[in-house]
Amino acid sequence: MLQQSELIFDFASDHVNLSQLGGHPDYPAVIVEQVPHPHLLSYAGLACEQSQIEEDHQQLLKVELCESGEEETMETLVAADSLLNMDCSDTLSLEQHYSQTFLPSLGDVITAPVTQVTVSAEGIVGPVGQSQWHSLHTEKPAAQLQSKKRGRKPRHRRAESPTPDITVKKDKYNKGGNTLYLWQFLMELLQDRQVCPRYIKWTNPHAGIFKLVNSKAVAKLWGKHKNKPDMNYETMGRALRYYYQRGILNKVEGQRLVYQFTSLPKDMIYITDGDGTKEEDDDDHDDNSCNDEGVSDDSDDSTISSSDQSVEDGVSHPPQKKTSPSSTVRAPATQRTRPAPRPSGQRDTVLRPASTSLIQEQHLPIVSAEMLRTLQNLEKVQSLQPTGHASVFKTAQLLGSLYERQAAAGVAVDSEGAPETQDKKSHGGQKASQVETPQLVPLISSDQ
DNA sequence: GATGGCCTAATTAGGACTTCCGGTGT
DNA sequence: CACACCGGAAGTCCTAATTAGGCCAT
Repeated sequence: MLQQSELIFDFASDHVNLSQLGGHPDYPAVIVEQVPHPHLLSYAGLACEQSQIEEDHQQLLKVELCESGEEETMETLVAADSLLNMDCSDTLSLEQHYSQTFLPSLGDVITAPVTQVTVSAEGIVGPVGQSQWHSLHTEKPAAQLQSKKRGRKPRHRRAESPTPDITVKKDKYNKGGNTLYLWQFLMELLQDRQVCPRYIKWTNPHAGIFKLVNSKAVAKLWGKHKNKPDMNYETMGRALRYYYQRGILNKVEGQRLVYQFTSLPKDMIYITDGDGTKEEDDDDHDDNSCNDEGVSDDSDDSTISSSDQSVEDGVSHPPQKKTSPSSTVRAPATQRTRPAPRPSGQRDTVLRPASTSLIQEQHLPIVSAEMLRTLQNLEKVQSLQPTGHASVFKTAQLLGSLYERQAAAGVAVDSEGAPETQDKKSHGGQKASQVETPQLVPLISSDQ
């Protein structure tokens, strides 16, 4: 049952293979349910009352700082400030990256219950999940996937957290709780231009290597997300270290605060600080360079690259699985493992129950960069005939007007303003092309 | 009254951290 | 000395699966 305050947007432009789904390729993938206008207007970043919201946030920030009693550096203050913008990070774009949305053809009734297609690599769901993830290491630690057996009668095992051949729990974002895993959170940060590369950045994106530029800030963000105000890097680091055992992360030896994902989603958006895929060796001396300029890299597509651009290497040699702390593997980009290419027609799906919303109440207010990015496709949305698809049309108009109002008011789409918009535009164009051309750009397209 | 189906609340198992700790290395 | 890093141990939180019990219809 939808709550009155629930705002349900479903952005599917990144992933939908329209030809398979029977969708119309000319329409942007925006699935909309009833949008309570007043609620929408109150969402951060788009509200006319933006300044008031920010005031409140500043107040909150002050209170938090006073309570903590710790001395905050300027950087940490900025980091804490960025907490205020985190709501968008852990929801929409993650939805984009870890799930796919079934886009009904526009001949269908668009106001029908939103059907969510969740990607999973689990058996039931078929191989699509595997194709969605770019496994940087081939083998997964089988032993650690074994569950402990206890008394009682056997029952279906609860889906485990994604592991190297990452699986995504069905409906994991559908449960109301903040069921966002830490590794997902980090990936999200790495795709959030408000924090990447300022607080976290890729050092070798194609190898999945990233660095916590401001570990305190990242930990604080994580704590904010988990509602653990006392979160610190020490604690978060423990969770990260558990990922070693589970094969989700590796530690990059000899470099502080540098970790490596063993797998990456296919459609990962890489935000780099100018040099693109520079190796981690040269980032030690640019730690302090990760300032606002890094975030405002509004230049061109070279600073945001989809993973599909990333792989051109040949035969991969799967890095050894870490079996002891001393055997940490640092996989060079040339040793990445590629899953076998799969015909897109093999995509299997799991339908999300129609009664559940894609975005839970806890996730509101949300108008994320992804949402705004979808506005890039607004022209196409507005080309819809209002009569046929009124919900989409109206919502697109609404978002568009909000967007324009926001732009007119000088409020940046995200913290970096117009450059961001420009950048997103170029990137959004790519996404739009994905919608138009049903075939997803394969991460490992060159693989044969 | 017996049986079966449905619903709901309670219980339980288990995953994912979180917290604390002692220790090592840089 | 501060900080990053490591991993063991115990705890918390949350969710899904299971169970038990009540209600109703046949």
